[in-house]
Amino acid sequence: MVQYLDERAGSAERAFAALADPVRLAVLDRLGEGGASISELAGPAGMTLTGMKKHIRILEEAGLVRTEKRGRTRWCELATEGFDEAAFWLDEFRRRRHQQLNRLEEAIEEKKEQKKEQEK
Amino acid sequence: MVQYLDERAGSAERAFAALADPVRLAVLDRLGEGGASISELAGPAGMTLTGMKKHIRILEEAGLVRTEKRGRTRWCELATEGFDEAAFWLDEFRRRRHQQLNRLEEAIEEKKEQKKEQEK
DNA sequence: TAGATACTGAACCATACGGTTCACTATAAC
DNA sequence: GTTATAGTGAACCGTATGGTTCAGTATCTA
Repeated sequence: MVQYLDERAGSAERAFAALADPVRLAVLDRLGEGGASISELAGPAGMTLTGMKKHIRILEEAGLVRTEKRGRTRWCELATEGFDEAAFWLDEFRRRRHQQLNRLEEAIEEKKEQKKEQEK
Repeated sequence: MVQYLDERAGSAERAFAALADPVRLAVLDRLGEGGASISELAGPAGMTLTGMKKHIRILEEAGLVRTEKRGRTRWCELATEGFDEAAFWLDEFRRRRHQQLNRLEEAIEEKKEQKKEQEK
């Protein structure tokens, strides 16, 4: 029934993990302005290239960033899949929940009706 | 300019961190069916009460779960704030990005126009 | 071709995280 | 009032994570 949610949970979970870090959020923010190299991202973050590279790999595996090698520099830009996965999971969860609350409410209404019937 | 995004980033980040764990996702899924005690959550997860309690605290601090003590048991149910924060951050990010892409496209169109003018 | 630049990978280190056990408190149940 | 149950907190442990340095490799640039 909620199989499609479970299937997506894995990749959404990876996106959530990638989003759960201030450095990576800052990188995404910066990439919102346009693509950048590892050096350009590492500098402002006050971090070594190696350190930033690790973050980029995590973002890339989560589908939040796409990269490609251009000569000796690696070009990074925003991807969409990861964001879509995470947003989809959240929306589905909230949608399911509202449905469930509505069913609950209906059930309560029904019970009230039954009580009224019995009291007649 | 994107101050409101930064302000929310902290709490959204906390929600993302809380969502980045399979046990906690399972707990949220279970709570979607209705409230539960710590014991009821710990059992199926094959975990000690203490372990589950820690997860619940993390979910609670992220605004994904609300709890209250009833006698000697602690009742847990879904909250909404955390989900809202996370969804809001994601939506805002995607919205900003689309805007930025549109501006980029316009700029390119404009450049093409200028080139045509010059070639006349 | 020599030297500088941009990354990359391996190894290492400190701390955070997910889990446990154990000892304790508070509430139910008999 | 005694005993069982539900949760809590402190302390501990192994592993994952975020960072570094160092020693390469590949690609510019002069």
